[in-house]
Amino acid sequence: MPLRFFNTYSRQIENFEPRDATGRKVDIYTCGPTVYSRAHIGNFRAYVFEDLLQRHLELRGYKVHRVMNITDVDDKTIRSARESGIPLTESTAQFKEAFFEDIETLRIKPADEFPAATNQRYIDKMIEMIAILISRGLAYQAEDKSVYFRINKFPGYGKLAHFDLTQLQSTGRVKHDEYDKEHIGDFALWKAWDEEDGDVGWESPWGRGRPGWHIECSAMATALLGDEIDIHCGGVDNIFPHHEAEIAQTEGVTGKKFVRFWLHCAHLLVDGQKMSKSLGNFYTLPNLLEKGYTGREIRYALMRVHYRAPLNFTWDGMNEARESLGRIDDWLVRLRETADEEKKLVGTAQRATPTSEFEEALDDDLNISAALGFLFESIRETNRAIDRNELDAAAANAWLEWWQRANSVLTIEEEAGPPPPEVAELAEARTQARLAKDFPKSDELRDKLNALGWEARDTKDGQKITRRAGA
RNA sequence: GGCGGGGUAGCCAAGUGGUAAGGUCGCGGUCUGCAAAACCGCUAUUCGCGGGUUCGAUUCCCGCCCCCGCCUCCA
Repeated sequence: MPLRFFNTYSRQIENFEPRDATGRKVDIYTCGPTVYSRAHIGNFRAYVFEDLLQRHLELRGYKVHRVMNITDVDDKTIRSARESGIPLTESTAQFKEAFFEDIETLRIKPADEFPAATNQRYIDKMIEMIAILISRGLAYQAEDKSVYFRINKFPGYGKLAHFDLTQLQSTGRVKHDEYDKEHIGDFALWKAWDEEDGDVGWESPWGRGRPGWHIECSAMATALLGDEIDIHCGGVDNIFPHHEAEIAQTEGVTGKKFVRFWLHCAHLLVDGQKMSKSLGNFYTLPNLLEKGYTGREIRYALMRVHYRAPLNFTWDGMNEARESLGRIDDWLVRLRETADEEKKLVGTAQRATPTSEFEEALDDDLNISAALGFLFESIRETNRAIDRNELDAAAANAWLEWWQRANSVLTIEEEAGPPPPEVAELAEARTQARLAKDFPKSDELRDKLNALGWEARDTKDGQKITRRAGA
């Protein structure tokens, strides 16, 4: 079965084929963070989705080249720096650093490139593109000195969002200093400098100013990936105006179809409402880490619901993620033990060898729920086989190899380390107490281990200790 | 008002024109000194509501209701 993705542009699931004739190279552009404050986990839902996409393409043998931009100049970054009383570059640097910390915590594969909007190379590219748009009548400089895109001159404008331009309705969020535009929908390509910008600004043929938000992405995407790209991702809130504007600007300059596949992920909700900075209902990664949740637990919680369905963030959901991961951890331990043992089997497991259901589910527009369903079914069946002494070392190894492939996409395996000395000592003392049948002492030691975040289990092969998830 | 996404068990969630995967929680059992883990069993006559098509619809069609988002800051 070919890979299939839901393309926002056509509103249909389409078979995925990259432009590359050999079918192996895939270019992806993903809208990255605006570094004006720490990103919240709603932002990271999008980045986790993009990570899942990239990793699955790679599992399927594609060579992915991914670019994620960093927006380090706009109204919010400038305001944030002003409020902190520090230069813009210093302000954005700290949030960039936090962002890279956070994606590492979530095990998100870094993009191949993280271009920043303020890089002179891209500023030059933006200016070049704006000049072309003006020369073609697609843009104009207004009375306020800013340059705007003339949406009425671009026939396809509105096609991605399926908006009828005459129906555009102001939500009252329009900045009132933009009254010089010809059409309410015209958007800024170049924002003329004003006092609030302080020393932030670049010289241009239209005077000192700074780039509009949308043109950044057009410039960086075409500079690094060319005029046409395979996949462009973001959150659904980017469809309009951001991605609509990107199409208009880019195609207005190149005359080529900018993006083949537009993929957008739904929002993370809190109490049924979109998680956002403005509503104040957000959590950052450090907020959750402080509560004892680990990066992989958060990753799992953000990933386990299909990317196009809204996902409600709850503590129940976090705990479910923790428990589910614990189940996987314990299963892997059992598989490894089985792989190391020579056993006399009493039968043959029904599911002695893995199938390709997992990756085929992901082929189908990243159907993560079906993929995880197969994983957990497999866990139950192989556990049952081990219980019944029906799974041999070869079968266990086959499942471990299968897991490696699955985990190359999921990236949720626990990073197990040896227990610290005090834990090892308590465990040894407990083993001795049990040999002496001193159960009150044994139970006391078990409680102590629990308090340290370790769990003692008595099996027929003696005591086993495992780290309790999240502790 | 326009355009999207969603509505399946306590919670999360997959899915198909033929009578509902999986996770989590809860209950009972096997195992255990007791636990834990694992396994076994139980937990939706039912898929937002009302019509229609069909031998048969959760799945297709029509109408409606509810939730969320976008409509120029937003992942």
